[in-house]
Amino acid sequence: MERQVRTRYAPSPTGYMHIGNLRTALYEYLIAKSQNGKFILRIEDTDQERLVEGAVDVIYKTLKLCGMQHDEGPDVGGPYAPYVQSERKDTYKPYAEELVKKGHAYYCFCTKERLDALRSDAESKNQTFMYDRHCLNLTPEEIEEKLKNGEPYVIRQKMPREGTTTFEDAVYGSITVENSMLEDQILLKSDGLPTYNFANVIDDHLMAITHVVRGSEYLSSAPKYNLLYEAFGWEIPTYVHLPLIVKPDGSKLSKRKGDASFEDLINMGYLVEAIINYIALLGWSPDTNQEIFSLSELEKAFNISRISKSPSAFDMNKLRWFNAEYIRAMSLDAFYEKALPYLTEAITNKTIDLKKVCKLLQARTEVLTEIPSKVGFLNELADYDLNIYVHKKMKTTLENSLESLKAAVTVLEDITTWDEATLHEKLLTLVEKLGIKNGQMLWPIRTAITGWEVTPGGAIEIADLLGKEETLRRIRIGIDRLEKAVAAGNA
RNA sequence: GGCCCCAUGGUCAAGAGGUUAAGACACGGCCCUUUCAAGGCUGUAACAGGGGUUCGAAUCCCCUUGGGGUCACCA
Repeated sequence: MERQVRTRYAPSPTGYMHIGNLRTALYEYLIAKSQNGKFILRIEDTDQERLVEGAVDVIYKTLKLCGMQHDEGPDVGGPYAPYVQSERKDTYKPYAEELVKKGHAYYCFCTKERLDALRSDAESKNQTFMYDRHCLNLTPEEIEEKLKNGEPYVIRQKMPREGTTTFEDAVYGSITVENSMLEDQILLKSDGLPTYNFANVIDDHLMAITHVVRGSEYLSSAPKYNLLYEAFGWEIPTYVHLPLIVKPDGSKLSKRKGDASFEDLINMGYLVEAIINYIALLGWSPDTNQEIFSLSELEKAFNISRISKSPSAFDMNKLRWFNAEYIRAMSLDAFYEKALPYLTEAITNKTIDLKKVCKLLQARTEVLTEIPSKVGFLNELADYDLNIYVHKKMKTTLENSLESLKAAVTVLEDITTWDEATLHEKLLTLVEKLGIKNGQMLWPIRTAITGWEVTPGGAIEIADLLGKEETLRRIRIGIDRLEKAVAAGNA
């Protein structure tokens, strides 16, 4: 029987979920779910100096929001608990000591100062620094002595000096490096906690992780991990290294440079589903031309073999398109619910039917945050440039706009049932009677009642929204202003 | 700089020896139309360069160039 697929998302709690991280989580989730496997959350907090308050909550919240529920983790428990590395601190040291006994690791008492000196020395000579294995030459007695004296120490992995190490990656294939390039990396820090490089191997093994998924920035350290598995005699997991997500200019996404985090995107008005859909396609492609995927569709379609190797640029423009697609695909009620917070903030005119506004807005909204800028005219009629009335394509001028508005008023005044259907019928009948083009009537009306050159919705929808009284009031203002302008123009 | 990885339009990408080199975003045009959108149709645009291998190369190999990653008691 095949081993059950188990992937783990192992973030360090920095309080910031950047897009690359989120995509890694997504792919781990998809790899597991596409094969009926388990998705595990493990918190890698072995760096005590970088702990951030509340950061773990950000991780829980994001996974939940995205619908990527983990099967095991600190909050939900599981057979391999605990799932927080700082709570597992005692499990690592014995493994490190086992490696020392087997001759794959050794104690190192070098001070930070000595290391720094070595490093800057190498730097000044323009050489690459690599630990000089100073402590490898210590005799067992010396080591015993130092340990007894309580001297601080770390445990280093002893790399082979000759030969090469090869490992297989599910997306990058076979990769070989010279062992002489491998540094004797630290496995156990002087504070007794493991480094990521060590903890990660131990935990992945203990937690029976079958697919180790991570960004390609770990590609060059993978041989070291491989050596560790071999030293322990453990089964090597399937490595799945993911291509980086970069900025349009090709550089790496970073918090420091203010690149948008998942949370930022949400605040910018992007929908969770659209973000997930978009990043799923950054580095992976389905074997069909389908572009719109729900999470559960992704779970079915995802396949490791279709992950690409080259880095992909995060394109806001395309995300925007996905977002617009998701917005348009929503039911009116669903859109209303999403839009409501933006609407209530932007529309102070309480007589406006927000549901109707949504109907106009839905196809015209790409991101939620742009809603307020589209509806201001509903609150009040601002002063506007009369030249808006003059529209070549609509064949309107100040004069015929004035005519149309005057004619419209007489018709509108008589309407008792103020709704779109009635407005449509009466106004178009009037157009026919006057023998003019639709635009010559409707453009001036829309202009008069909005004062804007561009609005969501046309004359009829907006008149309906504003109500009879306000519509007539605004039209009369238009008539008044146009009369003065025309008179002045003729004088 | 050493080592590793990558290379198809501006961007995401399909392609795994023989294709008119898909599709999507963006951009342009046309249609629809009471503005703007949405929708429909349509156009511009790519195999980084050079050598091989082969009857035949975007696909395989090598070199060059370009880009990226990594070289911590960080993950």
